[in-house]
Amino acid sequence: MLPAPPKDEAELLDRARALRGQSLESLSARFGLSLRGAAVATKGKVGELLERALGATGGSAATWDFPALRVELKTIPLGTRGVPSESTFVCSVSLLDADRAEWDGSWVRAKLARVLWVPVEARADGSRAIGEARLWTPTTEQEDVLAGDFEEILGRVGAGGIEGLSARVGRWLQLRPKAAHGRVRTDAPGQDGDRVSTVPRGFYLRARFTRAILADPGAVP
Amino acid sequence: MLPAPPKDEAELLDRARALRGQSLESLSARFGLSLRGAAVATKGKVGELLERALGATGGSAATWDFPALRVELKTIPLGTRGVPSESTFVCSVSLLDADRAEWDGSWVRAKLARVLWVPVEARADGSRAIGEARLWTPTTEQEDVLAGDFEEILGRVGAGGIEGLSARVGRWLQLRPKAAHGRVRTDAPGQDGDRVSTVPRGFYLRARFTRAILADPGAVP
DNA sequence: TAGGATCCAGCTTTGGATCCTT
DNA sequence: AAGGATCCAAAGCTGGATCCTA
Repeated sequence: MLPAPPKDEAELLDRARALRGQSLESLSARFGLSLRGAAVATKGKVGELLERALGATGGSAATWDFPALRVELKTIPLGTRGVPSESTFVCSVSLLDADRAEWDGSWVRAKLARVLWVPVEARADGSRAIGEARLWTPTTEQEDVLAGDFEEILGRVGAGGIEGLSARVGRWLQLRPKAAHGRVRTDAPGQDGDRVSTVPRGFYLRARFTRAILADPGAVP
Repeated sequence: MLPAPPKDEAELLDRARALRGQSLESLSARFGLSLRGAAVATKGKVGELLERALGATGGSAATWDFPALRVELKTIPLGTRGVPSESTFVCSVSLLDADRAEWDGSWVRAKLARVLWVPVEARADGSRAIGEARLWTPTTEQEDVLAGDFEEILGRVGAGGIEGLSARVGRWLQLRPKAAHGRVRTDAPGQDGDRVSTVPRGFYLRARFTRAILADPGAVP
């Protein structure tokens, strides 16, 4: 029996906090999603498990996890020392209109405007448990940096083409390949003036950013 | 013929700037200090060469390189990308009175109060040349951080003993082993209440600090 | 393809070890 | 021992590659 969507932020946060301390194994049993098998084969499963446990409805559509609240859910795995060590996927990039994208009105901004961070703590015995969830909105200073990264990245895509853009660009946001097999079309002309295809990309938050804001929500790392 | 000590800071800085662009090989020929042989066997030679070229007098005594000016000389080797990649030795630590040392009046503070940084640039062909020298005094903000590091490090030495102190402590300053063979006595009681000896230690500036202040003398990395 | 992410080889960083001269 | 520092193996970081489901 899966929960209905939360009616407001308070209910969402209450639910998330009620999960604190519970093991992934017990959540997995309650919500019917197996985490057995090699780690490499369960990528993304923990995120889906939390979606079910909290009543998220976004599914695979390009929307928020809680559309009525405009809140995005992000599960953040913590290492044995209690801090994030991996980057966090935000959303795919639309290459077709990179040259006219702006921060205001962007999908990145919309998703990061209100985030429920749910840490997943690694225990010494190898098990994992839900940590303390928190709702976050970027401070003005934080949003300025994110906006700067966004526009620098898409500016380079528009100017020099995506193939020359490295994941090194961007202080907190970066653009990286997304998915192993997919190919998407772009409008960038190839050598013969034709369209070329490229591997899909996504925006990611660097680990040093999530590390900092979990420690201090207003941090400017 | 070695130069006399400079009479003031202006003369010192003029001399250092006059060396800009000169190769270590030509300086070595002029001042009679060979840099031939394995790199491992010439540690410290470049520093001594610059001391001679600029008229430093400190020698092996525990004083400034230019005692009359109270200026410390530090040669900073730059990698092929033009930035420092190694830490910089400041001075040895006196273990006998670690528990009553304070930043004001400390030897670390005295040495870092006025520093002539002389970069040594690595060229693509393997040769090295003198870069742009600069005189530096820490800003108030920078000195606050250095003082904090200093007191945290010596506080731990006084509290827990030096053997448990890691080089990880300190944002810009760190304490590390100094010299391969030496042993010094400390006042810290051993397991049997007796005195113990330990490997000598020194204060070092982390590479990220020298990297930052060479790019911007007022930086707070 | 969108969403949910983690894996891991290779590069970078660095803490501890070491070298020379006076 | 003080001064002058650099070496280098191992840990840390991260950019690019990859995995699963609807």
